Amino acid sequence: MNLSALDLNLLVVLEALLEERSVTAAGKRVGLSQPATSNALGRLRALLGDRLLVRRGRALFLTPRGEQLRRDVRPALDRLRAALARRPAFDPAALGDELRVGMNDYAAYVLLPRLVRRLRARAPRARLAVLAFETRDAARALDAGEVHVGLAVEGPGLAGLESRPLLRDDFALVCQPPAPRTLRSFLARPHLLVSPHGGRVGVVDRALAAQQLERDVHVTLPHFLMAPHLLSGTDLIGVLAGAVARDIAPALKLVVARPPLALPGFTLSAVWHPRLTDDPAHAWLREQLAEAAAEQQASRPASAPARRSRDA
DNA sequence: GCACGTACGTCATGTACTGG
DNA sequence: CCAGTACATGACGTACGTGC
Repeated sequence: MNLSALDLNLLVVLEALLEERSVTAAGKRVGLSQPATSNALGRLRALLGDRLLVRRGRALFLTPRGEQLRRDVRPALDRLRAALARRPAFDPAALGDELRVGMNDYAAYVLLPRLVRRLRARAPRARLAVLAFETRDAARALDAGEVHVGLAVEGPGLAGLESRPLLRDDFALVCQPPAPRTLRSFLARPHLLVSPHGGRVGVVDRALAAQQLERDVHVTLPHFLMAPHLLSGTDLIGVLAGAVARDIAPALKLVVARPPLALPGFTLSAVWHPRLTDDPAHAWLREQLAEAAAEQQASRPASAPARRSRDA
């Protein structure tokens, strides 16, 4: 039969009717008045094409179909009740799923080592899959379930998704010494821009445009971690995410300085599909990300450049 | 956002039956 | 025969989905 024609509540009434063999008693049991129960019985009779309960004198008797349903409906409803009631306590140690986390190389650099350590220690059976992820494609990847949680900087493309801020970072100027100290000398140099899609407009270009200025971008690339290596041994200047600049540049004999113009910092957030918000495993994974990010923020060197330049 | 139809509830009452 | 009990039915109200 077509289940869409059936109101599940009707089955609950049916169960009570078949066990109580009384419309009044069945109604009391399921919280309906006698007429409502009688009406439900009428609908069941029409739906199943059988009278189910037949009155003789004062008592109601089950028809053969009623007897058969009495045997079958109760166990079926009990299974349904158990399925709906089941909400086992979440135990990360027992988590054997694959956790798919999307991120770019910057997010991987600042968060992944700590995240992996936490997962190995707390959920040793879980498998982690790190996937390429970008804000522009976030909604599609999350809708499709390709990625369970993504790391992204706030921006268009995240509408309708849930998010939780993880960490803040700033921008630092990186180049071969000496670093330009004025905006004029900054603009005189050729620039490198990290741009996921090859566009030539980034945070620096927007800040310059506000002052009717522009810079000369000679190289764009999509990888944050590769950028310092390209600056090494060239006259190029890069304005890079602070965490990457401060960690990698010194080993390459590059200088890290405050950019000579005011730049807003940025927030890296965890983003996910709202259908996963209440999932215990997903909530736990988000918590691990948040705690890994908190550790990262706490470990930031005190000598980090200020978020705003001296010119601001 | 509103009008309309449908489903389903309650209340009041009808009907069938039993037992004193 | 009549009071009591139990199910069925009609009138009406409300919630909700649907189409404009």
